[in-house]
Amino acid sequence: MNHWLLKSEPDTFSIDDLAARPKQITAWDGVRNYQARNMLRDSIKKGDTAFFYHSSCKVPGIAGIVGVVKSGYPDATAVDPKHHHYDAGSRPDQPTWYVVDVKLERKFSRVITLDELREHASKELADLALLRRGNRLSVTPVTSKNWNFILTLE
DNA sequence: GCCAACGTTGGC
DNA sequence: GCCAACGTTGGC
Repeated sequence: MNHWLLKSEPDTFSIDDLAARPKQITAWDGVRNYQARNMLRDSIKKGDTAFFYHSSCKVPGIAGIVGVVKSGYPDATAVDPKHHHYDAGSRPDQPTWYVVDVKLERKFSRVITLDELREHASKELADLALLRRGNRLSVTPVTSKNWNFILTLE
């Protein structure tokens, strides 16, 4: 079982939005970056867990944990012309973009802020992709060591 | 709103 | 295949 970190802008889709979904499940759609796509398609598997990260907001940080309940499958929003994530270059028979389904596992009692994570950037969290300079990937892997350490920060 | 960092596009 | 221009991300 592997661990991941998924970014979302809470103004668009927050952990509370996920909590309000039927069965607290959503397709993690709209990812339009090939590196991130590869992880959604090939690496992230049912049973994996991921941090739900709030980005581009007042207090960026990890808001909780989701579980992957369905492995990668084609992103329907990519081939829906009415959808704002529509990609004219993606064909239904040869999907370019993928999603996984995630289910809310737990909302943290408080957000573990980016600032806090940074305090450990040179030690415990030295290999956390999120903290690497210039990282903009919306889907990144998290080692078990990092995962467990971050859980102790809550 | 600024801007650094990075990905993508497209002309050559 | 190079690389400049452009668009996006995301913290501040």
